[in-house]
Amino acid sequence: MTANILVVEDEPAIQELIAVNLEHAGHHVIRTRDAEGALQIVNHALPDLLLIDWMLPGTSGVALAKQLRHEERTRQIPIILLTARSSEQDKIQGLEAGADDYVTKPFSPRELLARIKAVLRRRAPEMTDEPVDVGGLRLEPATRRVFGAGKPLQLGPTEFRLLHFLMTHIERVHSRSQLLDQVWGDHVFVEERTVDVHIRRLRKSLEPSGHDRLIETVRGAGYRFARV
Amino acid sequence: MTANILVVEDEPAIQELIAVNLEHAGHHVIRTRDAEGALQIVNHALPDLLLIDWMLPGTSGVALAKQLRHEERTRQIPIILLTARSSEQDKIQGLEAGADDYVTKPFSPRELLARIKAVLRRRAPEMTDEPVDVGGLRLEPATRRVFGAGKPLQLGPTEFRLLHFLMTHIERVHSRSQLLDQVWGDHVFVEERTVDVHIRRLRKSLEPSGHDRLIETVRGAGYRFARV
DNA sequence: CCCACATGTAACATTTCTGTCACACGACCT
DNA sequence: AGGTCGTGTGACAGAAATGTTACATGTGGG
Repeated sequence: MTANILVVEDEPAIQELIAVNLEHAGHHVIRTRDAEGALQIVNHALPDLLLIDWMLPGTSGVALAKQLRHEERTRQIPIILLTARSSEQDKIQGLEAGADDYVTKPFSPRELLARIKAVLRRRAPEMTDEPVDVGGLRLEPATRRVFGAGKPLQLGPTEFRLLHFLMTHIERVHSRSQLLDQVWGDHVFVEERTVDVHIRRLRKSLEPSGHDRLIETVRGAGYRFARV
Repeated sequence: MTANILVVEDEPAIQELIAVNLEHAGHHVIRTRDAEGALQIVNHALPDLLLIDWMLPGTSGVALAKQLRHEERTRQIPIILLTARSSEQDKIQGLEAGADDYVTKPFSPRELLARIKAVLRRRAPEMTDEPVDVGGLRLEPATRRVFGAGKPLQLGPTEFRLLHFLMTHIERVHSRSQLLDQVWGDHVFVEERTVDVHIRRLRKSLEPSGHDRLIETVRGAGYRFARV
């Protein structure tokens, strides 16, 4: 469960602490130090969750939360407030402002991550677990198994994701770049040739059942999974 | 999705109203009027969900919730709090007490049922008190015992819950995060690596009968209980 | 208060996976 | 044929995931 999280925090040390922890948990972190920056970023691309410090230079975190709740585009983005004070009054104001949760500083990274997880779960629909059958190959996300001609095949994690993507996008040719985005993720920085190597490994893994030829090379374009 | 629901409510009229609605929806309702009664019932048989009124004679609903969260046996039972007040303050205390959700009186039956459904959905199905037999292993929730090849095995509490969950969800791969949610509970803040250690302990406990190999590691994904 | 047990973490060991290279091979063009 | 480009292939070192052990803490019972 990875997400794009916008951290609005003016104190560099705390911002860094948070970012490190969130990224360690696999989240993608975008940072800004005040409400203005937050609004600008949000207008550009909606994050999955906002982590807002209560005290900000200029517009306060609570005010920012309220404002985001008022606009249609941003109304549904979960918000977690960070507050240094533990006053009940603040908590009330925070929840009234529309925050989904709040975390009191000092907080443990674990606690922060747990809250984020809980908040995200409330809005995240489950990803598709449906098995895929193509050309005699069967891939089951739930059990994380692949069968070729009835026999189980052994794939590594990346091979599995790659095959899953290809099998759910039959016939179409995917460039290395597209595959990197879809299988590795938007933000990763790896050589395009890496895709070749994994295609090679995947083919090798599919070889025992003879299904390796289902993955076709389209010279100058990329790779494709054939129907038959 | 039907469940055993313990309703802790001192006002007879409201208790009746709730019970009628829940039963109409197919749930089995157990009733009590105070915290003491609730604890007694819980000690006898664990319900699938607790519906607790905020205001109770004697021990308050919040205190009861906290107490249940504190004990190993009852930690994972979902709790929904009923409150007559709409104060945000209550909301906060309720969430801090470990409630999964809360409903403000007066509430519509539809709303109550919706919340119950939502809370129950987070919990995996099939975790009943029925004995489970898989691959020569037998687990009896009622007696809290496990037999491997006919001989009794000795497991710790967490090992038992973990094995129970795995045995009732054969073949499927569970991420560490999912296992934490299902075996430890939603609200617990522990490291994911803790799962590994308990898997290790569980395997060791199953070793005497050779059933330790039934628990498979799926690299990059999590763990699974094999069929055979 | 002491003891046995259970639990969560840290630390270290081991295995597996990944990304890159360097080079081989084959396709395509002139 | 020769040359160029794109892809296949095998090797390898670093990174990541998991196994394993040890330890500190907490808890409940004698």
